[in-house]
Amino acid sequence: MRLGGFAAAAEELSVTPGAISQHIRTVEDWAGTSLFTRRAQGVALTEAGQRLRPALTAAFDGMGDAMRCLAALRPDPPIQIAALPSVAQLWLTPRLPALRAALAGRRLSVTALETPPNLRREMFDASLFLRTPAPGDTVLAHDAIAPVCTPSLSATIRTPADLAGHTLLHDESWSTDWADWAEATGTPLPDTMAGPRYSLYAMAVEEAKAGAGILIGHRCLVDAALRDGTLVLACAGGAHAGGAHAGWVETATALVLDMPEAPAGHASLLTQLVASSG
Amino acid sequence: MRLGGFAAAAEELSVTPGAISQHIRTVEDWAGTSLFTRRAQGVALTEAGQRLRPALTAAFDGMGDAMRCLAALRPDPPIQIAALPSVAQLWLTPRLPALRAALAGRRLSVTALETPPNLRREMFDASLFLRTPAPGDTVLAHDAIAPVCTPSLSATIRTPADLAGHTLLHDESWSTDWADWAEATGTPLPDTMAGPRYSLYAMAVEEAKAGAGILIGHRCLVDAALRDGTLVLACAGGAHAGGAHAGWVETATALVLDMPEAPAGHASLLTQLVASSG
DNA sequence: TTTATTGGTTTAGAAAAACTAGGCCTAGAA
DNA sequence: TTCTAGGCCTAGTTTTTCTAAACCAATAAA
Repeated sequence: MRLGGFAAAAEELSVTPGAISQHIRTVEDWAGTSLFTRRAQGVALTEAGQRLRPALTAAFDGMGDAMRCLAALRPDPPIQIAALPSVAQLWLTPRLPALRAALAGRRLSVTALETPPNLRREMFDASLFLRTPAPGDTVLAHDAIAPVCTPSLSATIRTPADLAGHTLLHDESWSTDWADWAEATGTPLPDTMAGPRYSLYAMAVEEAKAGAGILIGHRCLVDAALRDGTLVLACAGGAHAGGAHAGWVETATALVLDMPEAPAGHASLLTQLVASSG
Repeated sequence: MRLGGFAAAAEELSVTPGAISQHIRTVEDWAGTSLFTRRAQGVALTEAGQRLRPALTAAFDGMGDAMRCLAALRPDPPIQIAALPSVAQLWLTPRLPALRAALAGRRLSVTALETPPNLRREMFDASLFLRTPAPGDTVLAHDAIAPVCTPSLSATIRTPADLAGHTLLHDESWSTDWADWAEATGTPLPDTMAGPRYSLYAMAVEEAKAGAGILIGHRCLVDAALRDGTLVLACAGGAHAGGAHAGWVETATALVLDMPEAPAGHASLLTQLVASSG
């Protein structure tokens, strides 16, 4: 009901669509009504399904709360953080010592996840993801993109157009970044899709540091590398020079911190994360 | 947690105590805390268990509500009534035609249960049980007991003391009835435990109608038999004569109607039951 | 004291439930 | 047309759950 399809539900629960199908059928048989109308490319809720949804959501959320409550009972419960793999490695890792110190010996566990977990259902105390923020969300950093590379490679680039001759590094999940940046800055980039692709952004960053090419940098993720000088803006002195942030193109996404509202929320964690994000 | 012991929980769920024990152990292992302290004659909640209880109760109640909501979605949902076997047979049966008529074709299902179900968890629309009423309960009839038998047998009884010479019929679950009545009326009854015992009160009533002996009658259950004359008060003309209700001894229990508060409650059913109980 | 009785635990094995594989079907997209 | 996404179905396997039966401790009864 929540995910809008059996395939998506199967994915979330790590089972096959067939398993979901069988369960739904069992429930429908028990109820004596169909809850979903099967259409060729997906399912839709029947009227009965729509009526059932609130009660079912409440019940499952209640179970999630109870489980969280139960998990909180263990002696010295670890603080569990879910984060996008790239965020975990590039943003969180450098801030971990400070966070760990502030948490006074509490065990910390970081889980890398491709998609944000449902905090009402999964046992996380916080999640850190790059997404378009909604009103009320805790935004730790707004996202912006710009080409970055080693200082020596940067020296060979005078104007943004010079980028065209270099190897462009890509991340699989942000495949439109180069095109987005090129369009926003009006840079003529003939083949924005050429160059090696990496499924882990942190790997692409390592390659850029090794001088393998120009990476489209996400500000909050290459932050540390820029500060220690291993990476610099590729066209810092070019057409877009002017300020410290020349060349950065703001995106609609941001690094957002989510925390469950229910039992055992570690409100202090939020404070510490925000503090250490400066 | 609710029932105060694994054996009771096993009974309610129709499984063996071992199954309960294993589940609790699994949960405790997952949580890393013990929820119950095992004592020789039962279990007690640990502090952790007491803290968990509200969340868990809310979660299971929520699931119950969702299931009730789901059951209510079926086309023409049957009205399900739970009742003590004796109440079902002796009180409800004679009122069923009237009730059925009032319910305008809705299917009706009656389930006999030894113990009242948890209406928040089980799929019943109403339950009818003999128990001590709590404030706010819907009492359909107050209970009272008195010896009853066939008219011909009654003719041989002048004083309550005459009962001593007759066969006394007993119900297994109300084994103290005779002693209670004897004590309340000051009747000398040497051996209140002698005589045949029946596990179904309705069976004892049939035996009494057949003239097999004197039964301790519960007013709301032998009502129908008294009205059609197949049974009469055993010592109507004796020491306790005086009014229509001579010989009846009030008990602490009453016929109580319970209905779930949650979704799909058939408020009309209550009205009909109360109306037909007159 | 000895002997039930109550209530929980443990184990291996049996029973039941859930899941997967893989073929099938339909409707919309390329 | 052919391809793809999303569900359905069936048989068979895997996983989970439950039972049976022996065991143990503490209280109650003889």
